[in-house]
Amino acid sequence: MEFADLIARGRPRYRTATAFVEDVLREAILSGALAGGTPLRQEELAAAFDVSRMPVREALRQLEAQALVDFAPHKGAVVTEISASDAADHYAIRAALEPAALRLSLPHLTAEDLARAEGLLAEMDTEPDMSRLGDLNRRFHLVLYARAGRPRLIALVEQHLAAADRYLRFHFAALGRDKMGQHEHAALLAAASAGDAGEASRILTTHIETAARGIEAFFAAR
Amino acid sequence: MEFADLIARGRPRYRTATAFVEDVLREAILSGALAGGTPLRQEELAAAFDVSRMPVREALRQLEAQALVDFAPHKGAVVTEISASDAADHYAIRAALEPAALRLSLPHLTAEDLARAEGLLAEMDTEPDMSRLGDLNRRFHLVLYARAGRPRLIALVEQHLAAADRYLRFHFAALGRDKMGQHEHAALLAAASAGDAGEASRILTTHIETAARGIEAFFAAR
DNA sequence: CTTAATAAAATTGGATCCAATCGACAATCA
DNA sequence: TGATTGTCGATTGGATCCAATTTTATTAAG
Repeated sequence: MEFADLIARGRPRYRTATAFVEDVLREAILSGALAGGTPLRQEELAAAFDVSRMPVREALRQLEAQALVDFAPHKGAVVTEISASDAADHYAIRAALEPAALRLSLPHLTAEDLARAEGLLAEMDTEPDMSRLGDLNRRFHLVLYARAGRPRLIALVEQHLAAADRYLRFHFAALGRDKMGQHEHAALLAAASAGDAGEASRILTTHIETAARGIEAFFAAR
Repeated sequence: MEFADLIARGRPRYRTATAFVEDVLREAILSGALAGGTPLRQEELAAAFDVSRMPVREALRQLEAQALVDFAPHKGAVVTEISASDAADHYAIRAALEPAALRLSLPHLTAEDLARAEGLLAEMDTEPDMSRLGDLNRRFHLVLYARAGRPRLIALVEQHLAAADRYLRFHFAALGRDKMGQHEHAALLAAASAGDAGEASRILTTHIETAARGIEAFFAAR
């Protein structure tokens, strides 16, 4: 368990132990530190987090509802497996939700929003660490959607953007670092700045479908 | 608490008490038996379900992840409020997800699927009970999406269809019983039977947006 | 009479303990 | 030899108990 060091450090920031355990576990799963199929023994986790089994159980329940772990009665929790079809599932959801969020948000984007998005794009060009790159990518997308004024929709998008991060490494391997959609990101930002919702939405759809196809190709190859 | 009678009856069907509590609470919230804003005291629920507080807590955690209750540390759980903006949020998600699911599913629909959908439509014409009507409506929609081959997408659609049921009574009040989209349902089914994905998707989008506007109008009026 | 401080009650968060269930391995029988 | 059954260990599900926090009631001061 190599995330043991993360544990002691972040501890006092949280109000409740359950929230602490939940956040660390989610991050570990989404980043790939906990691979798909890993069984999550309650007692083991409780010892690692230095809490009792109860906050672990509640955290696992919430992660189950977020489709990050599979629960079987009296069998326990297992990190959900990643697969080509699971990736296709997540990307189909993204392809449906994100253009909708963008269309709602775009008319209300401010100059500061666009500047922030541009800044994030620039950071992405020089960021070597993949996990941080995934974070920057998420934030870039979310900045563009944030003005949609639909908190549930945004929360869903955020959740599936994070889930897509589990496949980022495959995306990398399939398409290579520089091909990772920076052109599309720039074009998307340009269309958004011009206020062209139709064009922006088209680019975004293509962007997501391209990523999905890259991951599919990777799985097909191996 | 008028769902106390539901409790003892369904008890032995469930493998775990947590699943039992979770399902009954979700049904109660979605059907409106538990109104928005209702505080959910753990001990009270535990007594009503005749279990300890722990399965109640785990169930509430999962309902929180499903956005059916709001949790505040040391304050407890409250049934999430319904509102015009919340309805708009849910319907924006539906409008994004369901046409996508339909397009994926439509080419794989079988004659039996379409017959089942038609049967559900016929049942809806004569069903007086609103809660059953909501159930029939959900099943009609889901039959059309079920062949999409994207379990996560379908699960999301199912969740938000159920959430929309919380607003069904408003939809009723605003548009009246017969105007509740049976024309659109029939047209949707016809387009699906003809294999016309574009037309079916257009009708579905209109259908959802019409419902959303009806609910919005209801909230605006009162 | 209002407001601030404080003490008591109610409620949730967390820990420990016990019971129920599942998996593996061994023993028995066909 | 193979299948079935039974027992034991491991692990989770559930109950009870204690601690921490919030809220409410009370009291005192302005």
